[in-house]
Amino acid sequence: MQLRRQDVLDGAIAILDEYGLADLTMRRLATSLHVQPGALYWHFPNKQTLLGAIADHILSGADAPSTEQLWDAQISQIAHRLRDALLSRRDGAELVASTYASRLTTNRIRERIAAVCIRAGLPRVDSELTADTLLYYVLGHTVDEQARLQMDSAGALTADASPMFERPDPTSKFDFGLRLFLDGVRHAASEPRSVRIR
Amino acid sequence: MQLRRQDVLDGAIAILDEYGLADLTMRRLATSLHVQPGALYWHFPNKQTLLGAIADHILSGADAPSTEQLWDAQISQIAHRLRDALLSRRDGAELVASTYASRLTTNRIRERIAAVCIRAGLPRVDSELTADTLLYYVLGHTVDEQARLQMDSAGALTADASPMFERPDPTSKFDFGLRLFLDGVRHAASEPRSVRIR
DNA sequence: ACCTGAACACCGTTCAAGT
DNA sequence: ACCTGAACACCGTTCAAGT
Repeated sequence: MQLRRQDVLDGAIAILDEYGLADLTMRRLATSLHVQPGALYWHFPNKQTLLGAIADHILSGADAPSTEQLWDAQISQIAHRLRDALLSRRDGAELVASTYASRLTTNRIRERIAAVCIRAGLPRVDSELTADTLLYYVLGHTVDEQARLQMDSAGALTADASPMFERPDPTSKFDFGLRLFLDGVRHAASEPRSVRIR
Repeated sequence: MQLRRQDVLDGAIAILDEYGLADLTMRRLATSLHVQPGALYWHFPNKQTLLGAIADHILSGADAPSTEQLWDAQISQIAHRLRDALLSRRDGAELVASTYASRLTTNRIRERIAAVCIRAGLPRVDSELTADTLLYYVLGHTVDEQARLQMDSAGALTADASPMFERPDPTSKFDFGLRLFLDGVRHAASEPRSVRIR
């Protein structure tokens, strides 16, 4: 039976989960789908586009409207949803970070966060910059966190360096930076026009 | 005459500046040094180690003690020095981001920032997490900024999308996020023990 | 000690030709 | 419309052998 675009995507995600980003090659994917490498290029123009589609898939759902009432709880919820989405698949953070080089900031998640900032009282331009800042933080933190996770699970762990005994735990670390960020936003919301347009 | 480790490093940096990270291959480097590819492996065990050495070189100097008096000015100076260092070479931010997966947070720059935070009144653990948060921000912002810069210089720029007319300019954007961060730190410095050790 | 020659085991991508 | 076969132009790394 015939290969569909969705089959290629599913196969790619399966390889990602089982073998990781480094082993997600067009040739290996073709083999797993029982086709020749060239066949993939009928469905996707190149590997970069395929990786972009996987990134979109990983992020889908993370940009839903917040169910919280207060703006800081809303931002916190969206940030956590993004982190969870990135952690949901092997190398998810790294994949999104590398394919969204300058596209995370052209994203629905960015718009969501910016919208919350506007409702919190920030000017439009400030809100977008604030959203970017949060995205940089969440991505950076999560890439790091996931890299450590996989380093540990891949051998080089001594008993008391294990993440089980790491203090503070990753989520607390994440919340610490998030709180730092939210305190900054709170301060900005109480002051008018903090960015100059030249 | 004989090839020295430093020659390999210099050659690699020259290729990076002239052709970019994607074209910095061991084979291309070998050719430019008039040796066989295998020769490089006498000086560096593998490509990853070579890239690490380049990253260290790019970052060297960014971790000098701050010449400022106030803690927020000190952090600001270090952050700007780091950004400048990353921007000083083609693909510098991307290279450091990818080779320092979980090593930026094992760095002298991290220690410098954490030390400033301690002097600002934060507990030790909070200071380290604060340093990590700043590093995530600076790296994320600068990778993005540099990617846009190179996208623009590589063709696809219409007149009013040019970075020359972008408002706000990259440095103002950077300072905006930095101020957000510093406001958060200021808030944390006025409250005791914000992170729980479980 | 330092490098060559030559190989090994891969990559992404293209494209005429087949069905 | 969708895929094969086969090639093109590369990779990083290893290692016996040379000097």
